[in-house]
Amino acid sequence: MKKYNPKLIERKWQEYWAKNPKLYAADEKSKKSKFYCLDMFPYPSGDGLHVGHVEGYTASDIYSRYQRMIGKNVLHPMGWDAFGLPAENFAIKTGEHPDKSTHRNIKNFTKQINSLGLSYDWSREIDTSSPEYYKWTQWFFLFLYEKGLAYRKKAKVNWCESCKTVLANEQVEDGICERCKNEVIQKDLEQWFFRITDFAEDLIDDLDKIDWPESTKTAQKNWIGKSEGATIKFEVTKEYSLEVFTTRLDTIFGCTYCVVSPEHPLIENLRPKIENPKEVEKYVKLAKKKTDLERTELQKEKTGVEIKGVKATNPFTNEEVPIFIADYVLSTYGTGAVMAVPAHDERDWEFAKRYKLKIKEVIKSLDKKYSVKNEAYINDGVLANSGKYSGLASEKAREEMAMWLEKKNLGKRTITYKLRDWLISRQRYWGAPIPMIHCDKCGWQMVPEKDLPVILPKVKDYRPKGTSPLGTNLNFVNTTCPKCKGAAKRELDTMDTFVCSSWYFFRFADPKNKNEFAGKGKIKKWLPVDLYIGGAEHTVLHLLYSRFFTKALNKYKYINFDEPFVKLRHQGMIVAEDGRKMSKSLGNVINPDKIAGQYGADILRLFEMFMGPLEDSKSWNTKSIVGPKRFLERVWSLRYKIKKTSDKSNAKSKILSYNLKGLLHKTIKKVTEDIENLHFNTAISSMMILVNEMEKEPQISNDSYQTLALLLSPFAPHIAEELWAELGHKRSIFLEKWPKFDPKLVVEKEMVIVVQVNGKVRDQISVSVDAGEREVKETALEQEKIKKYIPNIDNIRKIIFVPGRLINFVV
RNA sequence: GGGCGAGUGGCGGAACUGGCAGACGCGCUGGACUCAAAAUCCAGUGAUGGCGACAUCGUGAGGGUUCAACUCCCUCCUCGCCCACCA
Repeated sequence: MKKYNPKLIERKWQEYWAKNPKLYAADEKSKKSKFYCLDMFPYPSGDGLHVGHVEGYTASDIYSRYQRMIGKNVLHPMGWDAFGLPAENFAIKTGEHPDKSTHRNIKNFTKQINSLGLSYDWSREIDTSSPEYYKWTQWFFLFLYEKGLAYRKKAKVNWCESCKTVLANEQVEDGICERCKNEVIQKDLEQWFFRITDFAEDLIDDLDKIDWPESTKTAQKNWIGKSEGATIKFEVTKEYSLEVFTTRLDTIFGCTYCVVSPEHPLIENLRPKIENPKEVEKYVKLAKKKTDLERTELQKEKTGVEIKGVKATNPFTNEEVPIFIADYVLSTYGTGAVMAVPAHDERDWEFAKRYKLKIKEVIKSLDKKYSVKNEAYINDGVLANSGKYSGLASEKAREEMAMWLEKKNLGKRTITYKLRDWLISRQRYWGAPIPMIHCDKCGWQMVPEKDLPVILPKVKDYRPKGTSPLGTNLNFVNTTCPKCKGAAKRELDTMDTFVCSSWYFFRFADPKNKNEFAGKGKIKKWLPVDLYIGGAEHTVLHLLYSRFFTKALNKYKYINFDEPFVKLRHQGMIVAEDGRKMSKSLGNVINPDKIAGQYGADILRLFEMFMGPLEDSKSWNTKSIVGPKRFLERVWSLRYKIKKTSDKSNAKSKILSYNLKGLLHKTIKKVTEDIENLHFNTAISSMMILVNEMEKEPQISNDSYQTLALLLSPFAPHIAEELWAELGHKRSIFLEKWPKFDPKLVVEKEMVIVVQVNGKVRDQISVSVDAGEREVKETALEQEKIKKYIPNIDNIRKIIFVPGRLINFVV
C-alpha cells in the first residue's frame, strides 16, 4: 500500500499541467458556450500571496474546473496589477528600479499560484506595467479625452511639505504623511479628471440588472449619493445672487442665515462690499491649510465668520438674512452654499447655538416632549409659520414650493450626487504616463495614437521633488507639438493605477492585440465576465470605475453591453487565530506557502473551502487542518477497497449496497448544486459523508470510486489526477465529463416521518415514500410511545400532515 | 451618526420554502493496537436530572404570530465591515 504523499504527486501533476497548457486554455475556435470566470488580479507585492488570495482563487478555480467539466469553454485568466506606490517607495528606499522589484515579485506570485494547482490560462497573462499593455491604458485616456470625458482643472491634492510631494489618499493616515509622519496640507494643482459623474444616473439604475451582493450595490448607491432637491437663488445685490441647494425646500421659511464654503466665489465677487475682509481672509486661509480630514472631523465644533456688509434675501419671505462663511459647508457638493435652517438641521442647529443665531420652527413635531431648544427636528411633518404653505405636509409643500420657484424663475428642481469626477493624475513615477503634450501656442494636445505608447522613461532619481520624477528626464520632457511641430513639453504626471485596472478584463479576451485594446469579435466572444470573485475592499472604487469604462465604451459603440460583471461575489475576510486582522505589525500573518509546503496544496485548498461559507468572514485555526488531511488520506486508501474483477458479469450494483448507491447519487446532486451556488463548505462535507460510508463497506466498485474522484477533482486537483491515473486512465481527469445523478436513485424508498404531539417530537416512524396521510396517521397512532401521549383517540382536535416530513397531533 | 451583515455546543460551522436544532470537521473522553508514544481504528460527546428507558431546558435578551419558529413580526443588546458635516 502506497502512502499518500502530497509533495510528490503535486509536483508531478503541476509539471504535467505546465506541459499541457491546452487543458486550461480558453478555446478561440470552439463552438461550446463560453464561461468567463475572473479573479481580481493582484498587486504583486513583496509579501507574496496571503490566505485571502488563496481563498478567492481556489473558489474561482473550483468553479472554472467544474464549468469545463460540464462542457463550457472557459476563460480563466490571470495577470498583474503591476503599477503602484509600494514599488516606487521601495525604489526610493533602495534605489532599485521598480520594474526590477515588480518583476521579481511577479515571478514569486507565479510560482506560488502554480504551487496551488490553479488552472489559469497563462497564455493570456497580462502585466499592466508593460508598454504593450499601458499603450492601451493611454489609448483609453485619449478616447475619453476625445469624447470630452477627460479634462483638466485645478484641484486640491494632499501635499507633504517635508517630502515635497503629492500623496495619494491611501498615503495619508489621519492627516499625517505615512512616510515621514509630518502634517499633510492641501494644495491647489492642475489635475486631470475623468467625467464619471456624467454616468451617475446609469451607474445607479443599472445596478438592478446585475447579480451582485446587495450590500455592494447599496454601497455603490450610497457612494454615488443621489439626492433630489432644489436650487434657490437668494438675491445679495442686484447683480449677484447666491445659489443654494437643499433637499428640504419645505423648511425654507425657517431659514435664518446662509452659509458659504471658504472656497465660494461670492467672497471674490463681493469683496468691495465686505466690511470685515481681514477676518474673512484669515478664516479662508486657515480653512485652506486644513486637510479634508480635519475639516470633516466629527466631534469638532463648527466654526465660521459672518461676512459683514452683505445680506441674502429669502425669495419666499423677502427677509434679509446674514451670510456666514464656514468650513462645515463643502465647496464640492451642491452649490457650495446652503440656506441654514437651524430648527430642522442638526448641523445648522449646532452652528446657530454656538453663534447665538435665530432658530425659527416651521415644521411641527408630533412628539409632545420635543423642544427645539434641545435639538433640531429633522423629520418631515406639517408646515407652520410658512405663509400660504402652512398646514401642508412636507412632501406636498416641497412640490408646490418648487413649482412656485420655477414659475418665478428663482430656482429649480435639482438632482445632485455625492459622486465627484475621478481625479486620475498622480505626480508619481511608477504608472502609465498621461499621453498629453502641452504647447505654449496650441495648448494641450493629444499624443497621436500612432505614437503610443508614451514609454515610461528610466530616471535616476525617484526621490520626490515636488513634481513628478519624470521631470528629471529632459529627453522625455521636451518634445514637439503634434499640431504646430514647435517645441512643447510632455505631461509629467502618470495615471492612477485604478485606470489600469478599470479595463483589464477586456484585454484578457485578446491580450496580444497590437491594433486595438481588444478585437471586437473577441470581446463579443468572451465578454462580459460571467463570474467575478474578489475582495470586498473594492466595493466602490475599482468596481465603479470598471462600470464607468464599460458604459463609456458602450455609449460610443465599441461594445454592445453596458455592465462588465454579470455576477459578482466577495470572499470573506480571514482573520487570524486571535480574532484580529492579520497584519505584519501584529505578527499573526499566516503564510500560505508554508502551509502548502507542509500539508500540500490540495489540503490547503480543501481546508480554506471547508472553513465556512465563501462570503462570511472566518477565523484561521491551523489545528483544524488535520480534518481535510485525514479526509484525503482516507480517499487515498479507499482505493485499496476497489473490487478487482475481471469477470464483467459481476455487476457493480451487486458490490455496492443499495443504500450506498443512493448515497452516491445524492452526493453527486449535492456537490453539483453546492458548486453552482458556491457553497463549497457543504459540498466538502457531503463528500466526507460519502467517504465515511464507503469505508464501512468491505468492497466498493470501481465506478463509484471513479465518481468520487471526479467529484473531488475541482477541489483537490492533484490527488484526483493521481487517482485517475492509478485507475488506469491515460488522459487527464479534467477532460472527463462531470458525473450525472440518477433522479430515481436520489429518492428514498422508505422515509422517516416525525410524529409530534402538540408540536413536540415523540416518535419517528418509517413508511414507504408513497404513503398518504391516512396510512401515516394509522401507523403513528399504533406506536406505543404515541399511545402514551394520546390514550384516547377521540381527544385529537387537529392533525397536521406534512408529506414526507411529519405528522402532528393536537390534543 | 448612517448603511450593510452577523450572533447556534469547548471551537469552525450545518439546517430546504416555518417542519426531528447541532450534519460535517476540530477538540475532548473512554477503548483497541503498541514495550511505549505517535499515527490509525472503534465508541461516546449541547445542558440538567436519572442506573436506565426517558424527561425537562436549549439557537444573543425580552415579547408576539403559529399545531410547529434558528427561520416570520416588534422592542432591545453585542460584535464585525464599509461610509461618514453630502445640506
